[in-house]
Amino acid sequence: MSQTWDAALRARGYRVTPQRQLVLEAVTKLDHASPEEIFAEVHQKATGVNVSTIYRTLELLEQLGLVTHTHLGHGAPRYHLAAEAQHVHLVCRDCGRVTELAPDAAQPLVTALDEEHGFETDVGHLTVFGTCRDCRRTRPGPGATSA
Amino acid sequence: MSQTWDAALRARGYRVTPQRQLVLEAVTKLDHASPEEIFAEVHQKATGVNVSTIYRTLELLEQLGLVTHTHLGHGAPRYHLAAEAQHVHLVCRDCGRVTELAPDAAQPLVTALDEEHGFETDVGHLTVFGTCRDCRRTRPGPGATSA
DNA sequence: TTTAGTGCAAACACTTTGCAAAGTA
DNA sequence: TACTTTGCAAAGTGTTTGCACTAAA
Repeated sequence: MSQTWDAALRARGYRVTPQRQLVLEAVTKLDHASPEEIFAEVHQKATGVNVSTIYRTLELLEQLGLVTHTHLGHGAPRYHLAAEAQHVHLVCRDCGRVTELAPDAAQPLVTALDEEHGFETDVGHLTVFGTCRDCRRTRPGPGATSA
Repeated sequence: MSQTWDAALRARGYRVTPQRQLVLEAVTKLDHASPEEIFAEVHQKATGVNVSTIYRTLELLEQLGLVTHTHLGHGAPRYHLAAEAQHVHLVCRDCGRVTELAPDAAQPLVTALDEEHGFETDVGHLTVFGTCRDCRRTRPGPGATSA
């Protein structure tokens, strides 16, 4: 589980470049980071690298199945290693905290959607918005009390 | 359930304008449309209306609790009437089709997240990505067959 | 050497802003 | 009339593209 990535590139005729390595490292280190964050990280180690390279590389790495992305709300997509276990994201609307959950948390939903709608859920991209435990304590929350 | 919206505006000191009515009508008619689609719809009926007005109006209507938005993947946010029953979105990665489901489809998930993580799910914003029945038929799908 | 990858700058899509003119109350 | 809302045009984000140069194989 060390440098298989460069084999993955070469195997498909792509070249191994420092930029690609840096991007992959940044994705690994940051975990669900946005392209901009990845850029910042890479830029720190190699000032010359351009944003467009970040985007192009992310696209390539995703295509190769090395990384994936999810959408955590408004902003930019978030990238993480595909090798990492799939996980469900819990995003708190109040504090913005992102929690990762084992995919089986969604199992009942997945099963229900499959059986009732023939829909095959992509669990790795499942993001649930709401209010986390801490924020619910702090303020009653929109779901508990209504008008 | 007819023109309560104009009362909602006036009650808060906002003015009732044709633009606002048109935007609300477009949101109602189109259902989970992007700002651009709403713009197109409004523009058809009143050529003079500007995009910026669409954005400003959507923001206002959302703030007033008349409409809400969700993110259905990459693109622009999607707006729909808040008055409409909450629903879960199923988005097919292949054909892009969006299916609306009654929120109780997610009930087991909601309960599990609440009990196990103290997380209060915002069901109305829940979007599930995956492959729909038709597309699964057409092509094996990434979940069924692997390498 | 050959061909793929990169930096750069310009182009893009989407959204926001300032301001003067127009419209609601 | 007084003050909100709009249209317009320009400025901002975040992302993509064309092209000549650089570098991997």
